[in-house]
Amino acid sequence: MDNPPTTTGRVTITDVARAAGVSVATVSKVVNGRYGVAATTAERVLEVVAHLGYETSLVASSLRRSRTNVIGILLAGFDPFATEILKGISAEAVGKGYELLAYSGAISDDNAVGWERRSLSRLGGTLIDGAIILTPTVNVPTASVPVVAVDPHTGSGGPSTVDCDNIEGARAATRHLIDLGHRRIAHVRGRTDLESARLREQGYRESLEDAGIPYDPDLVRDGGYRAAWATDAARELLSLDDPPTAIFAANDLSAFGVMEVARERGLRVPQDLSVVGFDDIPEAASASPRLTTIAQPLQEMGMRAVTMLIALLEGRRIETHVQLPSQLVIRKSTAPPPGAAPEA
Amino acid sequence: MDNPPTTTGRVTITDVARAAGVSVATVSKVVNGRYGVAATTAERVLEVVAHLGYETSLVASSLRRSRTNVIGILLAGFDPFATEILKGISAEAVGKGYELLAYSGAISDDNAVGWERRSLSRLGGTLIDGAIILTPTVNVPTASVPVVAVDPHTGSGGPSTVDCDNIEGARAATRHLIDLGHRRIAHVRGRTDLESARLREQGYRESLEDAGIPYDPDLVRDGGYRAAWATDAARELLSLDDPPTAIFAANDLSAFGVMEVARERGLRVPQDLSVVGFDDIPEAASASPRLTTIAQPLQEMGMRAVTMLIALLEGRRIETHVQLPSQLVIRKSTAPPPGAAPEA
DNA sequence: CTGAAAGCGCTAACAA
DNA sequence: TTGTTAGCGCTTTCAG
Repeated sequence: MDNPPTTTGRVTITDVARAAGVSVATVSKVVNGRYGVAATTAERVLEVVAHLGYETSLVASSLRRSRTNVIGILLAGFDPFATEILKGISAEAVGKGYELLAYSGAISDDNAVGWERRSLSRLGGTLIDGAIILTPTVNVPTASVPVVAVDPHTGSGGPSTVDCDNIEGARAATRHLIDLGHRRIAHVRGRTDLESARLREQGYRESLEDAGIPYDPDLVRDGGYRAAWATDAARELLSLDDPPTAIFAANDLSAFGVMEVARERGLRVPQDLSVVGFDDIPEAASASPRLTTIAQPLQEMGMRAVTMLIALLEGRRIETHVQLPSQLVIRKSTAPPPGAAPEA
Repeated sequence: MDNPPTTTGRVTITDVARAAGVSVATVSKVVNGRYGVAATTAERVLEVVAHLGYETSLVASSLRRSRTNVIGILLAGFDPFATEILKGISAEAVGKGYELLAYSGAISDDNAVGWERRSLSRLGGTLIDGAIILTPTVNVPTASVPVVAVDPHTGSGGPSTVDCDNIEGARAATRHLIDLGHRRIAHVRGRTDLESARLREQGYRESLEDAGIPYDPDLVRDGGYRAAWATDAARELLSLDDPPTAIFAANDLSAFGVMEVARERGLRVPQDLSVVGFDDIPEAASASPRLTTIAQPLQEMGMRAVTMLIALLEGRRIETHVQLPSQLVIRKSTAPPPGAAPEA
């Protein structure tokens, strides 16, 4: 609590300058490899730097400089979806000379929407040279730094974007269920403020229509992309007079919630209830039963985002929208409906 | 490329002050909720803030302030191990009023060791209030901010630490193979500059000794905790005149490398070769065959680290070392050695 | 070749 | 209640 008599611990450029008997300007030049410093002086400064363990403060230098070589990744939280993309980003960024800074602001209920704008303002312009924003909920305004959005709110007008084919993915998921013989197919919707959720519901409805199955609004509930909310949705669905024999959840986390409810009701998956997810996060393959889902190439999406952002930072023109294919991965959570003839 | 005629995009406190017709000091007070501002003035400022979309720059304010409410997480890269811990950190930090900033410096070969010191210097003191360092390779020196180390280089002397019982985990892994009937058990070592790798090797040797199996140095190779390096190790091991019937890899990634080599040699896992990993990252459960491994409670380790760091930040005393138990998870990559009598 | 000085955006004393 | 001033650590002209 008291003011420490000595220094506070962090060694600053001033400390180095004093110890080396030069000015801070000289130290700065040496540290940044600028010309115009005598070799002997430089050597002495470097020695002091090494001895004191000095590192230039990212904060202070970024305030003064225009470039920091730091790529910001803005996200709402480190969930399996985001971390999977992070893996791709990290793998692609290695060796390219950029540092990575993944930032998650303090999320609370009243800033669940619009967090990306706030984060971008807080970091942008000084700390980071550019940003990759994961799953923005709103249109990111023209920002002060280059931005690439992954799984964005909307596919056009805003910044460059990377996403996967949500509609076709949802169609494939629903079609798989239909091919299995299901007719009462429910959908646990994602976060309705996200474009991806809208598209997945659309794919679900299109696929139903293709098969001539009438759309029943009773079979669609909000799951908010979260396991906890999806359980409520699943409970409602399974309490229906004519309950579904299959549920297409808008993402894997929701699917886990659905399976949990099935378990608590004594329903076997897939014999009594088929479940399909979306995303194919690593946890999907190890769920019990292993989850049939639509795989998004999450890591590749991250890699592409980095490639695009670096191109932007280097002033190159890039394609503004990259869409990667999704793919049905059939595992063990889907089967023909109860009472159906056994598979041929 | 040309200098834009208007402003550069980012709106600063000066812009707000000018637009509201007040001084920057007043804006600062309003934005930070300080007392001593007339209600009407505050209202007007707030209006301008909302209209311009102003957010205080984390960089500038952190340079001046002592607290930022940001927790730094320092890591060498976003690999499955780190991201798993991140999930725990994020889950635990939500609602606690802290922002999270995961930072990975530009890693290259010449700074593979010592990156944590550099990162800490670059962020510490100003940007972040405290740090959680994942898998530091060296002893983190007494830092300018509170630090908690996860899976640290050494368990004592330095900062507060969280890890799991590496020795007992490695013993359990080896014992499992011995119980299956294996006698030629190899070990693909981790990064020898990391404490965990040392401890896992120690557990391996202890378990061998307990069973009266002589230690054969030929059966231990370096895998550096990386799949790519582990393949080399595995190739050497499987080219031995008297090759092992089982391999205990120091982490799951290495185990994947081992399984890849087995595949390319036409060896079936587990019939021809048993493989055990360590960590139980999500990918382990979905590998083919599903990987028997030692589970570390990675997410919980992250949670505990947050709890400890927040306690530290609030000036509370804490236990300096938390060790969580590891646990053997038997899946499909281990079986009795070829030619052994079938299981009873 | 070196250092003094200005200033990045912001906060915190202190004056007015 | 408000504004003026100093300064966080650093980089960058610009004189010396």
